Amino acid sequence: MQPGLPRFFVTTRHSRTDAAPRRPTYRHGDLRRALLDAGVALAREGGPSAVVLREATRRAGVAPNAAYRHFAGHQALFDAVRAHALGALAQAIEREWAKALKVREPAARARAMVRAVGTGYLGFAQAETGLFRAAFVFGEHDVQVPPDPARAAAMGLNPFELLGAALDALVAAGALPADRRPGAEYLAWSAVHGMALLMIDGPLRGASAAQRRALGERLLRMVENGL
Amino acid sequence: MQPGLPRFFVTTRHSRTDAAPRRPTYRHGDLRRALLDAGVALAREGGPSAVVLREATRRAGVAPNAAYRHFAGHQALFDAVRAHALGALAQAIEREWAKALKVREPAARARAMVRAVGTGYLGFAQAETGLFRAAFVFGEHDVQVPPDPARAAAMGLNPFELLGAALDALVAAGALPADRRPGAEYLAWSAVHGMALLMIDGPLRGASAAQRRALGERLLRMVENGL
DNA sequence: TGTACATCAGTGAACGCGCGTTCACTGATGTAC
DNA sequence: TGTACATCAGTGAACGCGCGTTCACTGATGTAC
Repeated sequence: MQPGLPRFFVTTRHSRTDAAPRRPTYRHGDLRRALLDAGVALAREGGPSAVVLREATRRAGVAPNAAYRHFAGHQALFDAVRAHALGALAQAIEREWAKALKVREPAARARAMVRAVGTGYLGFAQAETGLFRAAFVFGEHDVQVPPDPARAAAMGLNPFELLGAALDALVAAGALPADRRPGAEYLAWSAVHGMALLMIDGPLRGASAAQRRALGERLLRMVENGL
Repeated sequence: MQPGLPRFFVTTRHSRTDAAPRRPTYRHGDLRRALLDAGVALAREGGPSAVVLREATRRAGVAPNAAYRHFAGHQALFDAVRAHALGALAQAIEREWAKALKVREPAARARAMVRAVGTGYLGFAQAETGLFRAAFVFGEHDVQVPPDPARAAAMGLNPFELLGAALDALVAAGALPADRRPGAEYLAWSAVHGMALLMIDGPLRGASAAQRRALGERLLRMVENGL
């Protein structure tokens, strides 16, 4: 903005070609998406409490109340962000899962599947701490990623279901007594979830990446042997 | 307060004998303690975010700024609450610990000690959810209960040290290979911490007390066998 | 034992902040004629 | 192809809320004489 130049030119004449927040058109185009993206970015940067409706509208370059055209309120925006975070976690786990499926020998493959879920979980918690935290704001809503038929058909299962499938494979391969199977998800999940938190902001926060990887490995071995 | 009675009498003449929030004396007596107690009560009821300085002063029947005579600010009050919560957790664990020490056979006793730490931890998380949450707000401050010589001499060790001592006993009794000892605290802690959270506001929230106890038992067995 | 005085714990009023949310509006877009 | 109009996405201004914190003060208490 050149000093001395009448404001008129800047705000009016140039407004359409500015790279600034000023949109070229009155309408936004895809504000719902922009708000969700902003919300996800906020969660990524600062965890669940950073998901602030007004800040999301600010980032979208829009008035605060514009959000109410696309979300019933703050809670609805947050829910959408949380669903996105859960999906991202699921994808991280599925990437590891795909590798495990390549293992030939059934028992080894079953163990690899269990480890894959744990590795994906721990990796996501560390790589996307804010999203991970946002994903696990329980309380009023359900934890479970709701069974989404389209998604299940297209790609696979949600994280909890993947863990269950891995444990089933373990039983089928004879690596886990069938009578220990029921409820085993919760034992495995506990161990991995707890370590994720200790690494995120607990005493393992300061550990090096190598130390963390080694500890994760040991934890997963402990779960395998202990189940 | 009798209707029709001049306000004068109530606020002035009767103020000293009122059971109401109005103190009998201008000074409070032990406001620091009252604020801390209120803060702890708030944490107990609503977790860390419920520890609000103004509400603590309200409960102590005092002006908001009066808190600044005893705490540098909100953070200082919260830190005091958190320290209290950590102490309460330690006591819960020590109660279980004391029972375990009665076991005669060394290996069985060592296992009982490990289980005691886990049981105390899980029990506290469920009985005092708000305090448990407040205790585990990491972030800027250290996790560890600072080594308090007076306390260590008087009663014992902090939770983390108790866990370490139990694992040492396990090694001494030949129930755990010495080369698996280093870092084992983090594996055990992960499992128990994770389950505590799943029970607090995760998928195990809805489980009955009996189910929870059974799952806790299984988890601790898993840790014992898996280490 | 009584009086003057310093201390400092609590008061009362006000601040700025950012939040979520509501109101009446405006003007770009798509549709019907 | 042009014009009238309904729709509804975004605007601008304001709300009440509770928070942490600061200011200049007041008056009960303990101490020195």
